[in-house]
Amino acid sequence: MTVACVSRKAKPGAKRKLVLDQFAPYRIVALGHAVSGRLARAYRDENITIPEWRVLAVIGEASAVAARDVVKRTPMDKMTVSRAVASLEQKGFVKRAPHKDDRRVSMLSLSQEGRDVFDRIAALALDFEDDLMSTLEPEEAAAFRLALEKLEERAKAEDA
Amino acid sequence: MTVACVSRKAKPGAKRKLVLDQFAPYRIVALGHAVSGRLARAYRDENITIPEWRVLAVIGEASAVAARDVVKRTPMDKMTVSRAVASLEQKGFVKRAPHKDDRRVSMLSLSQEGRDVFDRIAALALDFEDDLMSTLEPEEAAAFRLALEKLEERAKAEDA
DNA sequence: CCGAATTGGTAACATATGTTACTAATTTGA
DNA sequence: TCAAATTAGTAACATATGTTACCAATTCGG
Repeated sequence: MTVACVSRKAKPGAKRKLVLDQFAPYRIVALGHAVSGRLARAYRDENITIPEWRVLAVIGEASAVAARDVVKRTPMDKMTVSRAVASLEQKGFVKRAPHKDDRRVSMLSLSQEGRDVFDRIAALALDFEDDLMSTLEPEEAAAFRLALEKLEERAKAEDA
Repeated sequence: MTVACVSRKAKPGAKRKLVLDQFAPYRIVALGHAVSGRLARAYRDENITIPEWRVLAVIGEASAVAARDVVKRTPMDKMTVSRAVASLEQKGFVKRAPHKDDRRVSMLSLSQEGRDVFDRIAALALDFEDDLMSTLEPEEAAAFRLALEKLEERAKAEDA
């Protein structure tokens, strides 16, 4: 497939201008925002907030995890996770059990009700993903996913 | 280039499981978060916040705009923009001029100092973009940009 | 024209999120 | 073995962000 987008190479001397519409980081963040807002519809009806959904999702796929693991797997700091867990526990969606040999950590798991909520939201989320990704050809989609991985790794790299 | 990622098609009957690492919307949002944090370094030293930078960027490329235009071009609501503009004006980076025939709107433009700040940040931002995108081959990068556009358009669509 | 809806922008309030500091449990290492 | 450093998690505080309501200026419809 031919692509209309102009490849912009770094020309050492030429001062490029910052044009938002062509500035990849901006476009990435903008897409993230749009996607995030769209996903929010899936759990708004369940009275679940964004951080809560993230916690649900991590616990949902791993059955039992510590809060610190949720922190590692999501873009949230530990306070946000702590609050979301407390709220989910309050609502009866998440249960805590003591870790057998480290009494600092609680192991988190879903209650049956929490599992139900998770399943409902997950179904909607997967539908959305299908709808979203259907705008790309299969090879395009695969390439996009691969690019996402590479870029994220690079973006997270600590070097200057 | 061969791609390891499995293409996941919607099989009407088979309940797929939600696996975060393979869930495209999650990966997109995560990349956005990483990119955003990385960009923040570029303006942290200038004592510029994220909303302020976005406002600077929009004004910087359009010379004179109304606040409502900033709202249209960025993922911020009008209150956030209003505050950022007020702060930038406070700092002497942005100037307001009355719109000639609509007295509700102020036209925003950069002061010389604001222009300088914008240029410094823009240079760092463009360097970051180069560094980030250099992880992709030119064709990959072009395809990625195209995919971003398609996906954003789809994600913003109001239906379903 | 002119009253009713609309729009640009802000204020005041509520909520959400990040930061710092702290407690309790555990690990480290001299 | 035990004081010092590390880790999991939370509390208390500050700040940032979203929501609602509002004012002033403008446009719309009759």
